[in-house]
Amino acid sequence: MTNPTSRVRITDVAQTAGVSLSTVSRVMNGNPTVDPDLAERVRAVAAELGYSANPLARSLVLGRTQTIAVVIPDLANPTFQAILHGLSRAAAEDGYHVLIADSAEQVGEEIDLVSATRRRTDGVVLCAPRMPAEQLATLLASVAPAVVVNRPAQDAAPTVSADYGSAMAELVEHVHGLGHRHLAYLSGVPGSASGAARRATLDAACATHPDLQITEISAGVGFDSGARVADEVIAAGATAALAFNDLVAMGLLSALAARGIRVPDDISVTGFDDIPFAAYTTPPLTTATVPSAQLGRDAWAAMRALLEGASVPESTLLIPEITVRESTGPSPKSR
Amino acid sequence: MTNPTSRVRITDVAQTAGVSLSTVSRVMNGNPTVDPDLAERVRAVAAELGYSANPLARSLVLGRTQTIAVVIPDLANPTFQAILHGLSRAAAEDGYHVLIADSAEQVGEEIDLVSATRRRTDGVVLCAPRMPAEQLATLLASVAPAVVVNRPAQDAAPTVSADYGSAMAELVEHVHGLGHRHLAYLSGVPGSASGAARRATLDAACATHPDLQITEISAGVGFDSGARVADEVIAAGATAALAFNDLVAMGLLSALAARGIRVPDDISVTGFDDIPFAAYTTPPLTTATVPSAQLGRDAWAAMRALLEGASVPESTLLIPEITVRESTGPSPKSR
DNA sequence: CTGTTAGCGCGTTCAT
DNA sequence: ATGAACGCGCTAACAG
Repeated sequence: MTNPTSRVRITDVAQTAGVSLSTVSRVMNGNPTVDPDLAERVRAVAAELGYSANPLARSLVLGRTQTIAVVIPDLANPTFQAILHGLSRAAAEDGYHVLIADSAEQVGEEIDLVSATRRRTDGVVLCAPRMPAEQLATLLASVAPAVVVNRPAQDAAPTVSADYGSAMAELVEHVHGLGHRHLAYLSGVPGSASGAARRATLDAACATHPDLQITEISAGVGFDSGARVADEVIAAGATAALAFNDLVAMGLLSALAARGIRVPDDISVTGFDDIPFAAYTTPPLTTATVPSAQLGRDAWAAMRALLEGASVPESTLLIPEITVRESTGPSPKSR
Repeated sequence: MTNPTSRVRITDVAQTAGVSLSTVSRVMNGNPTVDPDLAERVRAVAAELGYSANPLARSLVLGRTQTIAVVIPDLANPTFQAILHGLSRAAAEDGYHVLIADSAEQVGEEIDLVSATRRRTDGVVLCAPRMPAEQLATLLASVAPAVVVNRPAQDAAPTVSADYGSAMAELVEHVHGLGHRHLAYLSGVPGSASGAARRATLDAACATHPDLQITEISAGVGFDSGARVADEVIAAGATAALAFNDLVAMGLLSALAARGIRVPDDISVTGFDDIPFAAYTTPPLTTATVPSAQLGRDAWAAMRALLEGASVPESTLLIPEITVRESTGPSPKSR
């Protein structure tokens, strides 16, 4: 019946109401320069016919779609899921729709993807941790308005980030305070912005604590990579392992358990992000609590300001706190 | 420079190429009735100017947007995340975009949400486990083409589902085979389609196995609900608990551990869905492996058939297999 | 084979 | 306060 393909148009309303289509348009858009009685009649007809303006035609003439694009590298990653979740709900509350684009970690095709989605939307929120900085800068200029999540954008766009460096520093202080002097750092994928922040923090920590030794082990960002490097971690002789994120930590935890190595008695393990499952590992994971959903909401707030506001919003930086659970304990060597 | 708001239009290309705009249109759309040399010249100009057709204008005239809407109840739920993930990538491979709408479990507003998103897209994939069946039927008629996930739709739309009933039956057989005779079923939210399937299976199992007793405990769909009913599960005296999904099982596992109750020695626990974390709980969770990403891919395949194909696609039913891990073991009473 | 014309459905001047 | 006419950018039917 009310098939969306054969929907009632503004002219139908105009005809059955006996007015011109511009009057209907005015009424539907709340233009006050319409006789109240007439307006009421038009509204009645519109309601009866179940009319509402075609968003596509509206978008074309108004130049805005009430939709934004969100580009993320991997929809299977809990952190990006949380960002998307927070963003999506916040945007919906303001009457905006969300077009989602999963770049599938294809850094090379990210630019085209962003440009393509941008053309069907009013702006784009970009999570592209591994895109080279120069490419990012030129891309941002061409797709403005844009908001960048979790990486610097040197004024090319407002930024919404969590401070991965400071949280990493707290994690290091935490295990250092527990007597650990030899740490293993399970790095993520090369080239990521938050990875660089962690790395810088680690270097700074070594400078601050001359007694600290850090062995970097190249891992990845998923369960498997954490499990895969377990033997390397053991061989390194570190008493604490700092994983790139919670997934890597969980993989490591699992592999250590399989080898009969006790956590935290034999080795301490930390994660990063505090995904919902981090509290349910064995032992529960000590990690940095990154407020990802809030990051999403903030990203929307910035985008909204760009879209509807006059001024460019401030970039925001959320400071994650660390959540100490049971995967970290005193160093076995200090006892 | 190449700002998306001041983009090059088809008329620009036509002018600088010295041809009419319809020729440009033909070339861009691969219409073969154009002189090859002319076509080449137009392509060159288009490339030089960085032209590509405005998708909005195209959508308006063609009546299709190359975009579909996906409506899900909760973007924070791993199962829906997996469906969205599979669907999104599959659609992208076919050049389609995905508009995502999180209904935030607001069953009442689902209808308007679906209708609204449908108008900006070519079709909608609907995950609405709790919408009343009559509402669903009329809604589907009004928003066709539509594909429904994980619930029957009585020919109002093609359906893509996992067989929650058969998987639940296997789970019951599994624990029954382990000697369990008194089970606790932690039901999810009332009114869900897959919940009804589980419930029906349980009734059937009781008929098949007269020695089987099942206590239904009203829980929910998240961690907290599993933890919340732990005492109820214990008080019921069941030797095995079948949780509505993995999240509920994980919450239960956690609460049982806190009470010093051993799994599976004192009580066996099963989940449902086999989310990525189910393999990392303590003990690893016995569960029904629902291929959610595949469900998403199938949903796209059905939608694509609806959009581009001539015939209405068959509804599909995936049969989940159960994955036995370590959260289930022999009944303590049978030893 | 190419150009001219007419819409797609709507918002918005510009007259009245 | 209202209606007629124009244009958003593009595709398609119609001439030539």
